[in-house]
Amino acid sequence: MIRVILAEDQAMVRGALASLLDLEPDIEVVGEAATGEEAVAVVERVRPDVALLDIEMPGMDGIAAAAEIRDRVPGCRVMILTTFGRPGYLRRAMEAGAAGFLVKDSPARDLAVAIRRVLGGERVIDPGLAAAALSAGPNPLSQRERAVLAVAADGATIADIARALHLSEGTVRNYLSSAIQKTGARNRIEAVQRSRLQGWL
Amino acid sequence: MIRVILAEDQAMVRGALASLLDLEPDIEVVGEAATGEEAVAVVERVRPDVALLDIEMPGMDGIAAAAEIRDRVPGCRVMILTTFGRPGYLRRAMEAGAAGFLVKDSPARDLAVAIRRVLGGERVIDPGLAAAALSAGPNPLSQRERAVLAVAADGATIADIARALHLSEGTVRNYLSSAIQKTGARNRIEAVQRSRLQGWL
DNA sequence: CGGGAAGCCTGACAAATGTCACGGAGAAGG
DNA sequence: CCTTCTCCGTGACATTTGTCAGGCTTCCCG
Repeated sequence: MIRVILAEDQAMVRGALASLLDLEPDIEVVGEAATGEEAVAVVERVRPDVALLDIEMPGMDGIAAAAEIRDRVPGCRVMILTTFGRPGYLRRAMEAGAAGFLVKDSPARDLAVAIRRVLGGERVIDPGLAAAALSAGPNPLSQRERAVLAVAADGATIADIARALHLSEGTVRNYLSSAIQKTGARNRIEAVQRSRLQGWL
Repeated sequence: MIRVILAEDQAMVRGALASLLDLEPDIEVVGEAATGEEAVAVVERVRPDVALLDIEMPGMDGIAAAAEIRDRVPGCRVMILTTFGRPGYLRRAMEAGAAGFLVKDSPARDLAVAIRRVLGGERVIDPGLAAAALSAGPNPLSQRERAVLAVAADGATIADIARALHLSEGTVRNYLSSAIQKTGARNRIEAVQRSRLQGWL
């Protein structure tokens, strides 16, 4: 029996995935979580074979949870199951020690297959996505640029960002400007968009 | 037997929901669709008792599909199942003739219950959401303001918007400005954010 | 040790954005 | 008919944003 835990913030999707997996004769869902923190706690308690993590969760996200689980419970394989197949996500997931990376666009039947292969020691990654991640290259944004862009993303003015990050306004502008250059955008909105699309944010 | 069709663009979620519903002894999934257009076509062909529609789908969205289905196949009850419990979505869904409105945050077991109640003639709506929709009031943005804001949302400059909508730049500014006022925002980014949050966009 | 890179700042400038006051056309409604 | 509303446009204006060219530290790496 393959023992799996499921982390996903949308209760209905989580329940549906559980019922999907329970159909498989060799797979058993032994725990569920709605946040990254919960996922780590559940994994430590039930010691599953595989942890299936969504990325977009409130609080600690799935990638951070993956890293945490790898450190604390090395015997547990981590798979990421996410809505968005963004190159940066895949890259970060791999760095966090994930053994699999699936997008929710792929057919439902693939999930069980992927779990079995991961348990067999393989790394399972959407091939098209892997190519995109390689061709896109690494995240060009520095930490500061990312931080500034992240705050700008929800409508903050330069002054707001400066206050939030304890920087001078001029500095914020410079970071924003260089982020705009690096993403090839024409203004901050496009820069935010493109960064999100690449999974850099 | 309650005959249901499922429209949802993420194949894995769609498959999982199908397996969830198939667990119920009195419910049968008789069709699936990945877009609004497909959903309408499938409903016309298989004539289900209930159509369960996601809102966020490529092409025609779930709300537009709901309106279409109500016109073409009046006997079919329409339920919306969406990620985002935005007041404006609920309002529009009701106007499109939906009999139910569920968010994916609610527990998986609620789904089957809601389907049975809708089939019994009830209207099933998340009570908290209904209150929010009422207190939020109707969409204050005019058609033009919405259109301008929608184009601005993905990083377009004033000139871009003017070109896209065949308006003069000054006009675009005015609409954008009034949209900013009406949403109580401080710039277009905040205006876009708030409008999205309310489901006005 | 001497780059080079990142972080932080300044000041100055052009361009884009947001606001305001105003006018005309057409549709809706008293 | 007159009023009011939305839509579309103008022009002028203040503010914000984006760019550029510096300068100052610190830390890392060859």
